[in-house]
Amino acid sequence: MKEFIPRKTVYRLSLYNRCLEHFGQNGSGTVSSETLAKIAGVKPTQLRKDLGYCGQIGKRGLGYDVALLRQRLAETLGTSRLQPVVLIGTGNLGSALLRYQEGFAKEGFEIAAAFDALPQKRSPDISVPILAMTELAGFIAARGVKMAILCVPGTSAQEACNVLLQNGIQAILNFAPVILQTPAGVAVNNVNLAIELENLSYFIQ
Amino acid sequence: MKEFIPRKTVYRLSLYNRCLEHFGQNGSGTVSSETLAKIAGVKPTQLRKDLGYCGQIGKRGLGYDVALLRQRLAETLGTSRLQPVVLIGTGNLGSALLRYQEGFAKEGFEIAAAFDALPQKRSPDISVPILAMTELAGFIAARGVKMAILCVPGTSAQEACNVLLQNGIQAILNFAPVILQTPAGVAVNNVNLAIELENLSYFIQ
DNA sequence: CTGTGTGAAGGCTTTCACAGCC
DNA sequence: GGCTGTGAAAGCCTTCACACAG
Repeated sequence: MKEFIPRKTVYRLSLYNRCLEHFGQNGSGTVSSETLAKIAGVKPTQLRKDLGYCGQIGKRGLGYDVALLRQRLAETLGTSRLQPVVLIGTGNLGSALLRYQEGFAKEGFEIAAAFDALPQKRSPDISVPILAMTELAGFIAARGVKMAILCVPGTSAQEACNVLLQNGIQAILNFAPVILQTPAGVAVNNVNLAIELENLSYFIQ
Repeated sequence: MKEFIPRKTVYRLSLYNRCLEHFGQNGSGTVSSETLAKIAGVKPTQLRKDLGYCGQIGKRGLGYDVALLRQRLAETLGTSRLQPVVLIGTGNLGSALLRYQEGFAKEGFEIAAAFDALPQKRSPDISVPILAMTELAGFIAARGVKMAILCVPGTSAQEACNVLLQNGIQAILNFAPVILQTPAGVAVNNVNLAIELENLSYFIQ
C-alpha cells in the first residue's frame, strides 16, 4: 500500500475488481497481467503499475492469485463496508434509478431512502421509502449516511447540494446537468448522459 | 477549427455548450472566460485553450459573444443533436432509461426504439416502442441509426455488441459492466454506476 | 523460460506568463 | 484597463525496457 493513489488508478482498481467478479470465478486460481488487462481493456504494464499501489501481490513467472488479489483490492478500496446511500429527487431519472435499485444491490450498494420536495409521488413498484426533504437531516444522522445520489433538476441542484453538505454528506454522485460548487474534501462524480451521447456523436462522421 | 481535437477537450466543449444553454439565456450578450469557466468547473485558461480549437471567437477586452460561441460550438461538435438512438435491453436499467426518455428528449436526443430478446416485457408507462431483436436490422437500416445505448446484462453484452456492429452501429453508450471488444473506428463510452459509487466511497474515510 | 515490479523515458494535458487586441 | 490567444513550462499519466524472482 502506498501513500497516495491517483484518481484514475483508483477508478481502474475498481474496474479490475469487477472484472475478477464477473470472469474470475471459473478457471484456475491465478491470472496473468496480460489476461486481466485484456478483459479490463488496458495495457498489461498499466495493470501492473496500478496493482503496485496495493503492495506486492503477484508471483513472478506465475501471475496473480485471484483470491489474494481480490482481497487486496477490497482492502485498498475500502469496499468491505456496504455504504448506505440516499437518493435526492424522485422525478424522471430519480425514480428510474430507484427502479434499478436491485441492480445497485447486486453490486453492493443499498439505497436506504429517497427524498423529494413532494414525496407523495410514490409509485407502487418502488420498494425504497420516499420521504420528505424535512426528514433528511434526521435520517442521515440516524443511519450515518455519507453518500448521496443527486437527481434533481439543474435549477435546484446547487440548493439541494448545499442541504446535503450541511447535513454531513461527503460524496455525491451527481446526475444534474450542473457543476456543483463544493468545498474541498467533498467528492463529486458527475454523470451526464446527454453529454455522453453528444460526445459519442462527435466521433461518428 | 483545427485538425484534431483531443477527446477530453471535445467532452468539455459539450459541457460549455450545456452551461451556455442553462445559464446563458439571461444576462448580457457576452461572457468572459472567467465567468463561464466557473460555471463549468474548470480554470479560465483551460477554457480559452479549449475554445481555441473552435477558431477565433472571443473579443479581447470584452469576452465571448454568447450567440456566436454557441454557434461555433455546435459547428465544431457537428450535427450532434437529434441523432436517433436505439436502446438494447429492456431489463432493469434499460426500462429505467426508457422512462427517462423525456429527459433525453429535452437534451435533444430521441430514443427511436428499444429492442429486447423478450419484447413483451412492455410496460404501459413507456411510450417508446419495444421490438424484438429480429427487427433490429431492418429498423436500423430504415431509420439510418448510428448510435445505440446498451443495457443488457454483462454476460450477453459482447454478443449484443457484435450484432450492433454487424448492422452498422458506429457508437455505443455502454452500461453493461464489461469492456467491449470493438474494431478501431467504433466509439464506445462506458457508464458504470456501481464503479462510480465505489470510486466515491474510496474518497471518504 | 515465464511473468511481475519498477525506474526512466515518452507523451499528453494543464497551467503559466505574457503578448496582442479591444 | 480588461480580457483573449498562445508558445513555453510544468505536471501528470502511460509506456518502455529490463532487472529479478519463481
